[in-house]
Amino acid sequence: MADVKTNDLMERIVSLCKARGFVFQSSEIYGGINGFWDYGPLGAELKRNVKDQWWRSMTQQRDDIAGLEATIIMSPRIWEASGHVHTFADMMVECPVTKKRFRADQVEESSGIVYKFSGAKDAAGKASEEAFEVMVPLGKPKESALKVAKQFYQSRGLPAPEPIDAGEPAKVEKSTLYSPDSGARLSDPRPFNLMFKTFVGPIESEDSVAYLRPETAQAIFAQFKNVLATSRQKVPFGICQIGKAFRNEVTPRNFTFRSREFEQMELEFFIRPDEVIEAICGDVAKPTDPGHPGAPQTNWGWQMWHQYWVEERIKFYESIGLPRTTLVEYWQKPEELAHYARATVDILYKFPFGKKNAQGELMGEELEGVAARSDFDLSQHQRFSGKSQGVFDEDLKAGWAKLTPEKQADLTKRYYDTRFKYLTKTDERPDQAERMAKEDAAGLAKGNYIPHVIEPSAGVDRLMLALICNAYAEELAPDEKGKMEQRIVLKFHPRVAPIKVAVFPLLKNRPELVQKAMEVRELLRPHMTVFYDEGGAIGRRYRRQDEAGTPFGVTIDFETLGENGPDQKDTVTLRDRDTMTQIRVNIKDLLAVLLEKVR
RNA sequence: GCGGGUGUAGUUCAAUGGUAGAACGGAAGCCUUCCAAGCUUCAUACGAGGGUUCGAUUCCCUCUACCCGCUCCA
Repeated sequence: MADVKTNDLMERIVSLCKARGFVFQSSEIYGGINGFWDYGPLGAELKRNVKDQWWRSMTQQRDDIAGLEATIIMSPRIWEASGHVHTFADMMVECPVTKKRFRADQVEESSGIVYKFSGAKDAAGKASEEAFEVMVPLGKPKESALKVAKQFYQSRGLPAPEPIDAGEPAKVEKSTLYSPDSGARLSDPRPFNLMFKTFVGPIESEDSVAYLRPETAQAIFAQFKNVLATSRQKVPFGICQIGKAFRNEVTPRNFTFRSREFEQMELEFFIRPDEVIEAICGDVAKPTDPGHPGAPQTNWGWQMWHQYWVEERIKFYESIGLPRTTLVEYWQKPEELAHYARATVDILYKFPFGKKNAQGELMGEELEGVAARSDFDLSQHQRFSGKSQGVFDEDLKAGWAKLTPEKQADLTKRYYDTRFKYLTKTDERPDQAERMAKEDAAGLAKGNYIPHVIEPSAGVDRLMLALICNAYAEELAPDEKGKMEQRIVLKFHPRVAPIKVAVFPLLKNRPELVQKAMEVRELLRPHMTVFYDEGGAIGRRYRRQDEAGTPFGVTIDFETLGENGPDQKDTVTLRDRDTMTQIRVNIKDLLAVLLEKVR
């Protein structure tokens, strides 16, 4: 797709989504609400299919994952343990020039001369009346203050601003009002919490504050022990969940891509720490080649499991119609990683609106993050709840007893070190951390440890948008007279297509055709979504279904009735959406043929 | 949050200080033997609120939504 066309392309996709009933703006009749979107009839079907495919691939297709469905509102302490409250309940100030945010209570003190401006004029006649202050260090000339002021007014829409002085410069000592970056006067402190807040119960007080979950993952951790106790699973195993999450994004953007209310499909896959693997198996398998490492093995360390899940997830995307070439596997750089993450791979899709690299190629936007989160989450909940989140592992206990004392000491030391590092990083006092880490390390001999986790976390709505973008095609197709006309078609994989098959009588003014078509509809209806349509010419009906992404059309014609010979009796035309080719299928074989294609 | 742009039918667009028109789409009917054919009929819109004015979809202000750039995305 040509460069200049990408926005147009996205706009056409958005229009089609509205026109065909995939996506509507939330509360549209009241002017809409920023960052919220509804799914229309076809969108709702598509979404169900996507979630069903994921759920099935996680639970029904394997026996080492259990499902969970937790509430959206949970104890606020969960978000304290996860770090969400801590990170974002703070008052923040912003530098108006660099746009960088600082915690209001952590701005460095600075001293210098403060220059004040009442506004600025532009040679072109534009003006700004917004006041601006900037501090420059003692001894620096006024020019450096002017430079920052010009930057500020440029960001306010004046290309060549002339700032207007507002009184004499003043000397200021040890102030926290100015940006450590630019010297510009910081914004007033304001809370910056991306979690939606609400109150449980009729009284709105500090004691009743609760949050809409900003991710579904924490519920899985919080219910880890319950699932473990009831599901007859043991490590390594996973818990998966699909559900709504809410983030009060600063800027929702790009259609449904970044919404404030969205749905996640998350798996937390719990594994043994590498020290435990080593105690049981004698060694720890690490990745040697890229690509899928095959069926899980007992001696896999966290890196093998991580790679395994990255490849499993990509396989999933391919299975619902996103070609490998549209996906990007992005390994986060060490400085991009969250502090608790050992590695994170983002699986990106090349959305038309996405960023481009220097060569003008789309770099992709995130569909899913596959993170190796160590034992951070369960450890946090253990500390905050005071309830053990560890597991007992018989294989470890048995294996440990067979190790040499040197090996035992070595593994104990390594386990101790990582636990100590975690505990000190999360602000435990050094003597406390030492005591707790020792306890944890001593647990190995008894077969106890806190599992580590690999977290593939996908966004349903983003995936839907990717599927729609990927499916969208504008083609030329011949019309009735053989003239080439544009055809718009959504080439969904039959697995996710909202409507699987459309059934048409060739002509609606022949009762025999209509009657037979209705019979075929009833035949298929228990097994898949079927759409019956008799309005207008047959070609029009095909095109309508093309835009809905319906992969198959079945037409009942005069051959079906046996009017053109007995050998064609009870056969129908099966039309393929993508190739527009038609084959004849006997009605008695139709269901089997279609089920084969849509599964 | 900052700056810029836009908001007229389901979609894409037009016109206008005296309350709006098309194309495509939709519905109904006739017709139609496989890819948006034809004919007839019908329905549907000025994002919201203020202001100026005799009168505002049009001019002004505020809000809101969408798009673009920056920022944000824990």
